Amino acid sequence: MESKPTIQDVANLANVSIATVSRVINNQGGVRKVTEERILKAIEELGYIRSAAARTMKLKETNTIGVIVPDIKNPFFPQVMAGIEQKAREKEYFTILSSTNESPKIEEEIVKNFIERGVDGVIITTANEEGDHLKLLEDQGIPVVAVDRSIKKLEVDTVLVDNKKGTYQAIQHLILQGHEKIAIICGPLNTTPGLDRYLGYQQALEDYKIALDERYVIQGDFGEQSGYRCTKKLFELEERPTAIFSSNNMMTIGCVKALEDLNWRLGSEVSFIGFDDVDIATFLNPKLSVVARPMNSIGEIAFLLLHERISLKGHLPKREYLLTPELKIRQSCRLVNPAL
Amino acid sequence: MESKPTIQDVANLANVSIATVSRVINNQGGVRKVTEERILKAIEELGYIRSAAARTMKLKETNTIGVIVPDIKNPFFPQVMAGIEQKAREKEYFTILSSTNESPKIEEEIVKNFIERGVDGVIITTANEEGDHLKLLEDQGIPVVAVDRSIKKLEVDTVLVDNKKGTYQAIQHLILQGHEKIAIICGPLNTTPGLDRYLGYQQALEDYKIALDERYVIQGDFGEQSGYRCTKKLFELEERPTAIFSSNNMMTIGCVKALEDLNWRLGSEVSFIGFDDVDIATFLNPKLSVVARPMNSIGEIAFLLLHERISLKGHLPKREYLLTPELKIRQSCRLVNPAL
DNA sequence: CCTCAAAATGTAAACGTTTAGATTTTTTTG
DNA sequence: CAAAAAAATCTAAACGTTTACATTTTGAGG
Repeated sequence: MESKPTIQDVANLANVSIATVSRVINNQGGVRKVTEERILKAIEELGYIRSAAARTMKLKETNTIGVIVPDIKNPFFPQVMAGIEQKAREKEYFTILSSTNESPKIEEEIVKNFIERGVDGVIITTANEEGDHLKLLEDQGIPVVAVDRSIKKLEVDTVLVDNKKGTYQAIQHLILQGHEKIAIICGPLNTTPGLDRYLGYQQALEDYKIALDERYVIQGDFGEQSGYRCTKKLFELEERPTAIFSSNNMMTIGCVKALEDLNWRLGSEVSFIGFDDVDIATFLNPKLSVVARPMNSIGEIAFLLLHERISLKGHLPKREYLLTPELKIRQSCRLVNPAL
Repeated sequence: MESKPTIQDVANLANVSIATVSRVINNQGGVRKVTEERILKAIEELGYIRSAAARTMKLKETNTIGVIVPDIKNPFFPQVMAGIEQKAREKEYFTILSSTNESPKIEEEIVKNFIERGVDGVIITTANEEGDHLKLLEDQGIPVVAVDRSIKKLEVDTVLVDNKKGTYQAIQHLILQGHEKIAIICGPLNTTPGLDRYLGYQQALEDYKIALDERYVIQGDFGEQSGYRCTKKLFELEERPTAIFSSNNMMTIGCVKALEDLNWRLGSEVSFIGFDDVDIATFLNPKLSVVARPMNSIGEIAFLLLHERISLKGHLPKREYLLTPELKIRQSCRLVNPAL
């Protein structure tokens, strides 16, 4: 366990200069076969692994991108991450992931840490869409791609799904099934997904001339707990909704738990559609209808956008991808029950 | 977007030497108040952020640990990760995560990359328990903690749950409910969890004098697909089992899907217990009985062990943590149906 | 066997920190 | 107020790469 071998050690052992070793390591050619073999053998023998730190210092690039998500336990993000990693690996980029727990303060620390480490770019679902705390990245000229939530104060590429449209279609579907008392469990309205999903809801009601009833608009925070709580509140209304729309996967889970506990019968007594597909969707009886997003693609696109920006240092205009989500109708939404 | 400011720029602006700036950055004291303030102002003004690369190069430490998991989409790992991150943050360590997709080849690449980056330690659930490809870490003197799967050829700290005991209890429970035709969907037997869970099954049958029936031992690969496939095979037996034990979460999901599709009625026609709690467990009707693990704790312990080793460079003996899983009986296992 | 171009290899500087040890400044003390 | 001690600050080297440029080696052609 001597101190790690350096390029110098390799050079000594192979009886060449460090420049030659460097050439071999980086496959730059212009080295005689025999020399190369001698060097390779020395590397093998010493167990030499080059130091990324030293390399970065000279080259000012790390071939690394940083990914920041608000909650690693929300399955949406690992899925997106898988898409990112896949594309990144193809381009020989390396990915580092950190989770903020929805805390802008932790997010800022992470950003700073990423900058210290010299990431070449960042993909982020920010905990605070205002984005003041992300100015640092801009200052350093580090490309950023926003995923799922946009960033107000930063001109960056963005990959979103059409939250409004997806929700609109879901609500429309419910309306066409005769529902008029449709509740929405909202996400935080200061986030893009939270707000846009609410706007889709609003729009659908408006288009179909259904008055928006404040009692049916209820505020969650994208967490499972809040889905549970909100559902309970809806249940306690003297005039219960006949359909519920939940704004994200975690709240859907809470909601379904509540329905179960309250013995509020899914499908028959209350129809349901949730944003984002969830594992449980097809296990429940009845199966859950959902607005599904192509999570893997979101990750892939995000990386591709970022990679473009990293390679073409030039100034590209801000780009925005808007993927269309898919309404998957299963059995949790039914014609409104005339008996109610 | 000039090139990034360095400590030298700060020093110039504040009219001091770089040594003094360094002292301020690292809170080493011995700097006059006024000087410190001048320096702080300069840092602020320039937006200076120190280069981790340069720092690492000098100090040979990164305050970073690497985490390697086989499948980031399996919710078990994000949960463990959350535990790791939490403790790591407390100790001012930073975490980088990579997923191997169960490929030892990718795993080796990742390891190499981690070493290049100079991680101070590694927490890993390896894709190949033989561990030959992990020798590199040992050579470099980088502490390693194995989680969930042990590593044969490496003397490293290990955090496991008592897979055998957990499974034993589950099978025992089924036996005490009168089941004799109990099937197990195994994980790969060349992994600790796969093998130990099988051994627990075997042991329980033996202790209760039930002959092991090869037809009921069926080989999966921890993937959802295989859970589905295996369940189907069991269904096709002329003498179907009256109970099924699934060796992990993903296979449980596949299994439940299959039961549904086959219209093989959970609880009444076939009892079920799965290893690892899953989101869907409490949504199903009947609710799934499971062997649950304290995932967050696993992560916390793993980090603590690693941290100890990083700080106390000395040679500690290999340590092994064996957490006890908890059998959660819900409604998916019932007294054997005498009608069958 | 000499010349010369091409190929291979070597030299040395630079990247941005930290820090031991040298030097300067400030404070204390008689 | 000078000398000594203490505190603050500075100088310079080192960390392990990459690479422009310099030097040496090789081999072809005469």
